[in-house]
Parts: sequence; structure tokens; C-alpha cells
Amino acid sequence: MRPALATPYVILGLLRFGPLSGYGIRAELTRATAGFWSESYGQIYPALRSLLRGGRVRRLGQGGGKRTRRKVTYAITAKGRAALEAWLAQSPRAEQPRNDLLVKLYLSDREFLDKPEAWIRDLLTRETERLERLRRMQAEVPRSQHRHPNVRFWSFALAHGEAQAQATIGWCQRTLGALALLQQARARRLAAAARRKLPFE
Amino acid sequence: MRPALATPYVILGLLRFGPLSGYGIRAELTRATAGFWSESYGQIYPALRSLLRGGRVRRLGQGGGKRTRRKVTYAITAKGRAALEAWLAQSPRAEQPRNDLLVKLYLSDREFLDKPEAWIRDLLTRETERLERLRRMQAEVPRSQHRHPNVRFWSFALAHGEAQAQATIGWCQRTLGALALLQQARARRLAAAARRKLPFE
DNA sequence: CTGTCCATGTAAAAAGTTACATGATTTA
DNA sequence: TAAATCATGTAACTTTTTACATGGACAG
Repeated sequence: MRPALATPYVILGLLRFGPLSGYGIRAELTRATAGFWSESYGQIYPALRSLLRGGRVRRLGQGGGKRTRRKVTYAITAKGRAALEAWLAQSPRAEQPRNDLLVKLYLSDREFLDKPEAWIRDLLTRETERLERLRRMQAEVPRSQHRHPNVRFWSFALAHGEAQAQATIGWCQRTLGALALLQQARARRLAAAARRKLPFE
Repeated sequence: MRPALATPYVILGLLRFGPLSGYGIRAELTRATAGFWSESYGQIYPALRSLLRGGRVRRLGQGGGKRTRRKVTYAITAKGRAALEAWLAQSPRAEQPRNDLLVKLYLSDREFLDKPEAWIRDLLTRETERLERLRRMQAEVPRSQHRHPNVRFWSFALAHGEAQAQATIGWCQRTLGALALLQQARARRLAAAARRKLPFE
């Protein structure tokens, strides 16, 4: 049997920490996972309806305001908890990564060094910001005990992101250094070629 | 405009290094990228036909044997090279990662520590093997000059995998250590509870 | 009274995997 | 001669994104 679709279970997992709306689920995922998971509304809203039909979540009516009828929050049910436990017990499937930057680097032409250099510089900026954000979040983890019943595990997941970001930052720096050397060597080659063509100029 | 579908361009990129069959494209991708890119036949064969229709590749007839008519190899055309150059010049799109292991860890219940521990142990084994493989490949890179006109860039891409694997290995070890401490603390709590219930047993 | 954020939702397209059918060639 | 590997291909399905429509709440 094929591994179960993750989206509904991730939703159930978040609802275990407290009721949320579809919008809130997306916001919470974006915030708390700091990049190791993402869902689009095109997955969340249909999944919520399917969970509702299956009796795994229930509607809680309006969210915070008095007259606001628009915001619908959902809570997990006992059936939902059971389904979540079963999913959590299954071993995670391996991701098949597709790294656009790496494959372009692998396929790039050495005569055009500036493009890869710019991409790696961008990546360095993004990963540096991500690392800072992860460190701030790690500092907040102990205080968010009430929201997340399992803060140590959250912390482990964030630490993975930290390790990855650090590794990527180091790689960016080393690769930029190597590219700079390649650029210099190319400039020297071009200069030497120019001298041979115009020896007394 | 949306970013172009990567598959046909990755195929063109590989064909720049020499003619390949559909099967060979898959094998070469699996081997050379060591995990940062993957394609299934369900993408490769349709993409090859579409590239053929667009005049970006041409068929080379039988591959190696005498009477073998079954193996069809493809070569890149001038039009294909131009399309590839245009794609390579576009900045790579950011991947949106979905890490099944991390999201399960984040959502897991602290009362069941053994499952996550087993998953992380598996990951540690896989990443250790991957790191060894990447190091062997890095050692081979200088000798494969003839196949890949751009070995330095290939080496950079492999180095990224190495850095990631090392970071993941370190995280696995630290997390396994932390989980072991949690297990011990839990065992002590359970033992203390048992003593309180059966004080003179 | 305008722009931004909050919020829900759908339809269609795109992207990707899986399972299967088929058969040649090589190796043990 | 059996098993493994090489090899091509398709159809169905699943998964995911994107673009769009819609409108309330709120801040400046």
C-alpha cells in the first residue's frame, strides 16, 4: 500500500495543539516549521472538508470577534486523534530532492561564471537570514510550552534547520572563493591572449 | 511568466556532455547528481519526444551493438543548445522543502520516543553511506574530465551534498543523544512512580 | 477612502509517480 | 536456461500549484 497523503495528517497534528482556521493552519505551518514544510490553500481547504466528512475534525463556529461569522475554526476529534497516532507511527518516506540551483550549477558552462556566482550570493543571504530566524525561534521555544505540548521535539526539528543552514552558508562561502579564483585565472588568460595579439601596445 | 519546466532542460544539459538514451539519461542523473536530482521514465520519455518535435534533439539510431535496433540515443542540436543557454541564464527557483521526518518529529507525542529514535538511526545510516559515496565521487571527478566539460562545477555541486550530509550526521548524533537522556529521565520517573505505589515491595 | 492584511474557497492546469506491458541482452 | 539488467513506452492516477473570485476588518 502506498504511503498516506501527508497533508490531512499535518493538519490534524497542528489541530492537536489547539483549534485553528484554514488560514491559521497555513500561517502556523509557515511560522513554526521555518521552511521544512509548506502547504497551499488549494490543499488545506479541500483537506479540511474531507476531514470534516470523515468526522476527524469538527467546526467551532466563529473565531474571535462578536459578529464575525466568516472565520471558521476547526478542532480535532477523538477519531482524528486516533488517525493521527496511526500516521505518526508509520516511518517517514524519503524525500526525493530536486535542487534547481545545484542542477544548474552542474550543467552550467564555465565560460559564464557570473550567473552562478550571483545565485550563490543570493542563497548565502537567504540562508544567513534563515539561520538568524531559527536561532531566535530556538530562544523562544521554552516560553511557548503552552502552545506546543512537545517543545523538545520542536526544538530538535529547528536544530536540523540550523545545521543545514550553517552547512549551506559554509558551502556558499567556499564556493564563492573558488569561483573568484576561477575568475582571476580567466582574466589572466584573457590578458595573456591580448598581449600575444598586441605585443607592443 | 512562470518558470519553465526543468525536466526537458536537464535532459538537454546532459546531452551536451554526449549522446544518451532515455534509459542512460536516468542512469546518468542518478549517478552523477548523487541525490540532488531525480527523474522518472514517465517524465523522460515524453519529454524526449517533445524535444524531438521541437527540433532540440535528434535521434542517433542504434547505440552500440551491430544488429541492435532497440536502443535509441539522442543528441542535442544547435537549437537545443540555444534553449539550454536561455534556461541556464534564468535564476533557479527556490525549492519548497517537505521533510516528512521533521514534520513527524515536530508533531510527535513525547510519550512515544522509540519511533523517532529508529527513524533518526536510519537516517544516520543512510547519510553516512551517502557521504562516503560523495567522497569517492569527488576523488573520481578529476579523471572524468572527458565526459564532463565542466568538472569544477560538478565538484561544487557534490560538495554541497557533502556539507549537507555532514550536517545531517551531526544533527542525528546530537538528537540521538538528547533522546537517550529523555528516555533515561522517563525511566526514572516511571521507577519513582512504581516505588510510590509499592513502597515495601 | 485606500491599501493591506485576514479569510475562504474553486477550477484548471501542471507536475510527477506508479504500475504495467513488453522484450532484448548479458551474466552466472 | 534462469536471473538480472538494459531498454522503451503508456495510461491512469495522485499530488500540487496557480490564478482567480470574493469580501470583511482595520490602519493611516
